[in-house]
Amino acid sequence: MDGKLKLIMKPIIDILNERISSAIMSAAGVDCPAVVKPTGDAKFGDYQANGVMAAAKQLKCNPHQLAEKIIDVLDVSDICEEPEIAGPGFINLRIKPAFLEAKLLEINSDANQLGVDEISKAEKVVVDFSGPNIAKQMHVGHLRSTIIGDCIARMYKFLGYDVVPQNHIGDWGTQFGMLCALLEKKTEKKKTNETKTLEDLEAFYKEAKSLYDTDEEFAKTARDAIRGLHNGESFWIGEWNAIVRESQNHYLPIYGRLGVRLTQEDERGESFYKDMLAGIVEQLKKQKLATESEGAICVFPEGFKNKEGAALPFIIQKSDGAFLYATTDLAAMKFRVDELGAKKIIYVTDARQALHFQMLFAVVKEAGWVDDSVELKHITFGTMLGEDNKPFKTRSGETVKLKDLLDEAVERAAVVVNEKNPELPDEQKMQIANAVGIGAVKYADYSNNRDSDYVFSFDKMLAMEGNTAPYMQYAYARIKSIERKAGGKDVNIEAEISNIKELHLVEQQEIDLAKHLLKYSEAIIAAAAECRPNFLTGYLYELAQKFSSFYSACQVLKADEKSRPTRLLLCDLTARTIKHGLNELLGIEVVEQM
RNA sequence: GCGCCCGUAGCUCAGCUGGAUAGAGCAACGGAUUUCUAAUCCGUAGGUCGCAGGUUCGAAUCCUGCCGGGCGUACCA
Repeated sequence: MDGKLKLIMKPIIDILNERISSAIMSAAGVDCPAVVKPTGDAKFGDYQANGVMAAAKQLKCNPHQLAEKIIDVLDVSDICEEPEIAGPGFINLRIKPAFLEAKLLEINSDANQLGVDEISKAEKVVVDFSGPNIAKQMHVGHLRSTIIGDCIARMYKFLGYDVVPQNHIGDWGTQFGMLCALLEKKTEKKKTNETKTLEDLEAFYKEAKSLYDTDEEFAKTARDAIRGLHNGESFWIGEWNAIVRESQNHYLPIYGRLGVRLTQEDERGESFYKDMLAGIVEQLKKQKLATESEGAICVFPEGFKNKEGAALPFIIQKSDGAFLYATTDLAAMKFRVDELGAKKIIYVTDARQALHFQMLFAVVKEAGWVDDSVELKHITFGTMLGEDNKPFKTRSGETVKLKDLLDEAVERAAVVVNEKNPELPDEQKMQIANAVGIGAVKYADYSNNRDSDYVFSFDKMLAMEGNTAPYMQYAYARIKSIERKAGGKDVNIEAEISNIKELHLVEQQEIDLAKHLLKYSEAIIAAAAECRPNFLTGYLYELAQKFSSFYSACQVLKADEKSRPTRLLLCDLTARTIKHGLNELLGIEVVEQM
């Protein structure tokens, strides 16, 4: 790829920003960003530069007159019509049809990237997400971290980063001590060799938890057990292995169903760091950062206060000698920076852990383990609520198992497929129900601002109207249907598209769709920068809407010879973009028919 | 007490480093199918952006205070 092509592959908004910013510089002599944004209203054109008013303020001059001076030195004639000044000093820009057409052809010539440039090469990004607990089924509480993290990993990868997903499994914490203590009690310390199903383990877990909370002696046994495990001297290490294996057999298939790309190779659970933990504590002691307080070993990072206003501890070793999640997180951080060479580490966990991560980040910086060249990000998200606006639970108050949730979504989708398309073969109906059901669950999550809590509702997400997965899958299926019908109408789509020399964008719906197709890169870059999948779903929804308007206004196969290749190309690029966004970035299946 | 998040149309939510008349979807109402899938499209109606100040040419957006909700705040993760 040569330099020229690279330049033009840049998002249009970036090109305009650069051009206008430098025009402001040369016309006014101030370094003031152009602040180019898409216009709120089509009557103002496609993009507007808002920065002139700010520049005029700096210079204490009339913004309108300044805008005129800027336009005089501004050359965007290859992209836009003559810029217009409006209001107090907006510069309004309208994309030239010729540019639109050229750009569309260019995207077509590089269909894998869909007009999106790789912005960075090989910078290593660790994305820490999912992190289910061993010995428990995944429940709805794991859904958000798992799929949001997966989407972030996919977006960064597509943009050219060297992404290392990490699944920080909860396989070494206090809950394990409880399980061991219960095994000890039940078997009188005899190894059993029985394989335990996950259901057994869950029942065990429940029993252990309630004993732990009520029986002080049991709690002590549990703490001893986890300390033993942490010191590598536990009788139960074999049992521990079996429990981990059984749990993997459960959650790896769930990842498969969810279309989440985490594999066993991405797994570095808490136990992976077990040999580092004592050293972590020692080192922080040596650095005089860790001190004993109330029997526990703590670091007191700057600026954190507890209820009484005293320094807030980051506890790295409990008074009973066991390590805890702060210790493993420190070890993981060191490993990621020193061994993996991470330049950016993104932690995807719910918002309740915000304080923990703030303190973690503060500690590693104070210790000098991580310098400013490494970016640490905690990406938070809100809670999934039930329709009663309380944390999502079953009617009997149990946590909802992820498997059950997915099953129900697929079943409900299957009912609709049967209504709409009874004539399809069963196997295909199942496949569609699967794609629609799982897709609806994921999409509903992605399309919400991750900061807010959101109300989970099968009825809403499977309504198949509005901003939902099925709406977009449907748009895709319609395009595929056109392609299938083309043969019967003697239309050779491939030939028509590959022979296109110039486009004829005439109808408003064609132009709107074309313009939106060019904005894919802007959407992905914004979504990745902020780790906000809802920016991407917003883009895709708008694309599907614009396609649907186009579809009902413009005939494709029966279009005249002048229009048809252009329309076929619009269909093709729309389908590819929807497929790419849904499939490659959100991990949601598309279907050929629905 | 302190800290973080949230408060936008009847409901569920967008609103990108402050920008022009605050946008979608659902629900409501009215239209569109001899035409490539109507799981669709077109239109109507609906808002003191929690409240009060402040900064600004301009505030849903930034600052301060208050109200309401959620979460966190020493040995769970």
